[in-house]
Amino acid sequence: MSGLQPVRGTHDLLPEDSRRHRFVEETAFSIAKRYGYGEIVTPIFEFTEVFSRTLGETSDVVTKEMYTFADRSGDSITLRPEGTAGVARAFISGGLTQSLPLKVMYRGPMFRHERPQKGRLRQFHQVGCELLGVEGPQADIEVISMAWRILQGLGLGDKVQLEINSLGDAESRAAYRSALIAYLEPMRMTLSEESQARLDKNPLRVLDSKDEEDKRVVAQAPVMSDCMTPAAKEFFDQVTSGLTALGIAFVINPKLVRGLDYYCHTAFEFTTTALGAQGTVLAGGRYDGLIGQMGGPATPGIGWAAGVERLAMLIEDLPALDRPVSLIPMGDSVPAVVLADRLRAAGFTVDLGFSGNMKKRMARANKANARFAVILGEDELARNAVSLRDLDAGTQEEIPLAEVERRLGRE
RNA sequence: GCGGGUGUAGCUCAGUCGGUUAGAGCGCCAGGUUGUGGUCCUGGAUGUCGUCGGUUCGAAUCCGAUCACUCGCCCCA
Repeated sequence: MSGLQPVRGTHDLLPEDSRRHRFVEETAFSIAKRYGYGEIVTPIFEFTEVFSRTLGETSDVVTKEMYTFADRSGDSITLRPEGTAGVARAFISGGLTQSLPLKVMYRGPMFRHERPQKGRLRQFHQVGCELLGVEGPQADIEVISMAWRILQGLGLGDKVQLEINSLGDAESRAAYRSALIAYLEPMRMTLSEESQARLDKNPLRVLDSKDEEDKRVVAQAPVMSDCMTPAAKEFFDQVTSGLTALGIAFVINPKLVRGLDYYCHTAFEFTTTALGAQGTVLAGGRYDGLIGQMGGPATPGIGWAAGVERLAMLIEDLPALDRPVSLIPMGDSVPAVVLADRLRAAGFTVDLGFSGNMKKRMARANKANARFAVILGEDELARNAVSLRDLDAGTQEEIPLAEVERRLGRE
């Protein structure tokens, strides 16, 4: 409500932050390109039902986290809380069903009305990928290994851990669900309040409760693998042995689950301990039921999404900025403007301040981390020359004006 | 949405029992050097003490509300 403040949970990305975000996104995209993924850009808002139908009317995201409003024509519009639903909608409505397998990457802002915390904002950014139309476990392996390569490319290889689990196929899932309910129901009263609610709404969620008493109860609970069909087991084995063959370390976490019904088989998360409770940095899974559920032709799919803010916070060393050439005009500024233009056209990064005496401009050059300063003094210009100062070495010499590019390029 | 913590200069923070002119370091600006930075020396400027209200002779300090941030829960990237 109040005046000149950003809306709660939103943030400006100043150039320094923006550079970190850019690095995350560009690293992800350039690596994904090698796997054959192209970018898809879907709208930042959709009709509300795109999300309510895919995420389920009862999920937390839908019931309490969506930014939903009526537009001027009265349609219910929602700012996207995640990326998959929009891609799936585009797949169906855009006639992409003819071009399988489809490999796409996306990036951009997502919106959830939650209590902000470090690494959790109301407007946040994700990069993600979706691979549609591949039934076999090779797809799972490719998508996970691509995520791993991207995290390595970001220099986070030893800061994250891969956890993986199988949710089985529909048959396994149904069997497991009833086994779990059969186990938990008699102990209902010993569970925490939250878990009692989960037991009704989403029994699998009881598994990853953080309540100590719940953990004790859950420790003895049946596990998914007991209920998996041979086919589902085989699928998971192929995924894990593929990862092993690629040398990707992982931990099987039988308590790793997904809330929504269309998820099946592989579920995975890359986590870190460096971000407190917001430890999940990249998460994904297989969703063979989604496209069909949305009204499209039954199409298998798998994908993941990564939180750009969370990744950006983990990165220590950004690639260095180009070191500029600083131009320092003494009297008339026009020769410097002309030389700056010439150098920029030739591809150099040029720093040219708008005011200040020489001392100030030298200090500015130093702060900009310039390697060279080109001093355009009246005396030198009269001779058609400039002074070239090497700011690292502290040496300086006079060179012909026409040779500036050549001298700078040579270093 | 629920529970805890914090809010003082651009940044990191100090500020005693409520007491008169609110401090430090870093950064910033100026000078030492009329055309020479990074080191050094000297000087300078910072501020609705988050906001609104209350208690009091007097509030950065105590109380209430509110906003923001932060930690945890729920959930998730």
